[in-house]
Amino acid sequence: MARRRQAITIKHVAADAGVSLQTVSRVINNEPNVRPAMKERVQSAIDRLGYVPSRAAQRMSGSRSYLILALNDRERTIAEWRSREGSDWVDQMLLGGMLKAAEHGYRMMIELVDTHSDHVERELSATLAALQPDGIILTPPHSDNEQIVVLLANRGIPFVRIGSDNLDAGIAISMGDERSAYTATQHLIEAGHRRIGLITGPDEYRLSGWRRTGWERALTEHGLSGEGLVAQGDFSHPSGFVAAEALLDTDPSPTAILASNDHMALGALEAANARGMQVPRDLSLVSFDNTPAVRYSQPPLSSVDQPVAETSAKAVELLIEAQRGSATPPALVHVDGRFIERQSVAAPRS
Amino acid sequence: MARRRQAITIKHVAADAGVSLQTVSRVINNEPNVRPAMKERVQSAIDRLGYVPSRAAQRMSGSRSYLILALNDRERTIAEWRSREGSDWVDQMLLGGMLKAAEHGYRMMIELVDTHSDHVERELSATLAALQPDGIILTPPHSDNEQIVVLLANRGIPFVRIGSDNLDAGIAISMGDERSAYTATQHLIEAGHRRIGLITGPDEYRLSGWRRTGWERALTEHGLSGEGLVAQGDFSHPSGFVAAEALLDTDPSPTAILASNDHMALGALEAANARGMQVPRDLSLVSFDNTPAVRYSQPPLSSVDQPVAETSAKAVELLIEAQRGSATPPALVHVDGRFIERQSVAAPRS
DNA sequence: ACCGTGCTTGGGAACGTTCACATGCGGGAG
DNA sequence: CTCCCGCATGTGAACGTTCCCAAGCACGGT
Repeated sequence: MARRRQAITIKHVAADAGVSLQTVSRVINNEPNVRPAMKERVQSAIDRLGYVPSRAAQRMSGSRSYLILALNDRERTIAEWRSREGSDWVDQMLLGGMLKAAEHGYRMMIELVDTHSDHVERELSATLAALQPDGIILTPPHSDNEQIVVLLANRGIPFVRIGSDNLDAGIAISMGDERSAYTATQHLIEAGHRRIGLITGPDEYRLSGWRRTGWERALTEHGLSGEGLVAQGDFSHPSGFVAAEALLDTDPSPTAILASNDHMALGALEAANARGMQVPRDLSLVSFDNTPAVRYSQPPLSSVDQPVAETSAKAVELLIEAQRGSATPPALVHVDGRFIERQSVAAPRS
Repeated sequence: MARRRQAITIKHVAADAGVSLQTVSRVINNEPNVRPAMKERVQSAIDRLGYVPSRAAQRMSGSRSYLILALNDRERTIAEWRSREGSDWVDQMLLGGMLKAAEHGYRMMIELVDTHSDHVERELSATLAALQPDGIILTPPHSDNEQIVVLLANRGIPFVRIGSDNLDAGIAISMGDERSAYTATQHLIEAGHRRIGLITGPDEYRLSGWRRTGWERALTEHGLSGEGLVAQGDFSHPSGFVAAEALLDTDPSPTAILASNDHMALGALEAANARGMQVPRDLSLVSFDNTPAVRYSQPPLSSVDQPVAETSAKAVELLIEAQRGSATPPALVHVDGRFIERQSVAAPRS
């Protein structure tokens, strides 16, 4: 049954077109200095035979691998998957990245990496050696992991740091977290809130810091204080529940809460409901990510939509561009979140 | 800056350990007939140098690629991503598959394929030629696409058909759709419903048929009829809205609806709310997939949880096993959904 | 003592592609 | 008319690994 027929190689094409291997190679790679007539002859042979170059062989002989690797945090990704809360971030990364990569004949693959582990370097080195990707996309919290960044820089592998503003090496794409948090907080202030709590994420995520800074700036500019109104979670639903309880136990308690992501906001919503409070009547709630679930919660939550798919597509594009030129100068690209207003904000009860 | 240092190859290891390339290769691949002392010597050289074999080179020399490809329907996957409704199915596939693959040194990658297109064959052939995966996972509706199946069988590439019961070729994993639909429908009947509508999926998905059959069987066994109570959607939220409107416009209208997936169920929920009906008071609702969003909808929906991650892990495992033996005998594996009861079912109003 | 057998190790070719270099050809400058 | 240069094409080596086969060795049976 398994007829395992021989694959079509560049040799067959060369023979069919009556030219040398090298010429076929030139046509495949769209190199200059091939006469149009010749190019057409070879191309028609390629089409006729249905030839497609083997990525493995191309990579072997010193060319590209046409592979872009997206490094995601293992622990968090698995936790999100396992919790069945949905991994909108990963979805959108894949969507944007895969489609853009495909446009250029590249492919994108997710790789899970332990940030915490002290052998990140060994783990990543092994992956690089095995797969030899043409480019790497770093997602938080990897984007600012010094070990990873230094390793990639030393190896000369182009990489993009999503959610970073660091210009030391590689290309950084900042997602405007500080500004978005400012906007969201301002929205709450404009609704009349004076005591606005914050459920922040883990410190290792720089975006936690930025979002906090944005929240603080908005408060300060309006002469308000956030002292004692910060609780920390780990981006998970349960941690949001616990953090919200802590905030609601303060006296006087906040009339609004900004959560650093939707999972925690939904946990906070649950905590509020558990003590008989209604959102937004008794508590206003705003968060980040614009996850599918917050459209269906009761009430639907206002949330900051991060253009993850677009960012990921941009990252892939930059990496592919980096293949052409020799050096990849550090650069910073800005992208902005968008506040989506739903029904989780109301004026505080007087 | 980009010091692009030479990678460590098998040659360096061989030199370091003072043995031939072949011996190192044997150790890497854990082949028999290597003396323990020798094996240890080589292994320590490998560890010392941090050597990891290049997948590209391995693949080149006729060995494995250590790559498993999961074929997803392009149109539907993109539609789901774009709609921002979440792609729980893809998430769970990746989770189960990637982790299991990683256990064995394999990697899993998603590839989007157009089922409808008349050049599926060419498209898939190109992918196979470029990537030379060791195994393929077919997801609906590809699982029963004759063109794809025949192509893979001819090429002798092991493949698993998720959501299929076809024994012609490859390994099929059936997810017990008929039985799950039967259970869900029975649940509605036991709650007192007599007129139970069905929002079915596209015909090209065999699971649409199975779910419908299960629904019919439950009705028939209880002396009920589903005539005129079927509306078809395309698995999207809006299509569920439209289908529900059609069902609710019948007279007498159904008091309960079984939707073939959660997205459509949420659309139906919206349609019910739009005409002032409350779920479950005025309409009971049950669906498939147990997506994150249905936990947060008002009310939370009862839904059939499909063990997608486990199935995907199983598929990867079977494919890796298939590498060992020469022939892959067709086989059928069964997996079962689990009905998760929430608050979307009540007795019909009399 | 002789021979075959099975285990362990090594040597060279092969995989499919690109790289570096060589060759042939035509055309413009001197 | 000659020389040199650039374009178009070809040739052989190289990439890193495994496959195929041979060689060496120890062991047991005759």
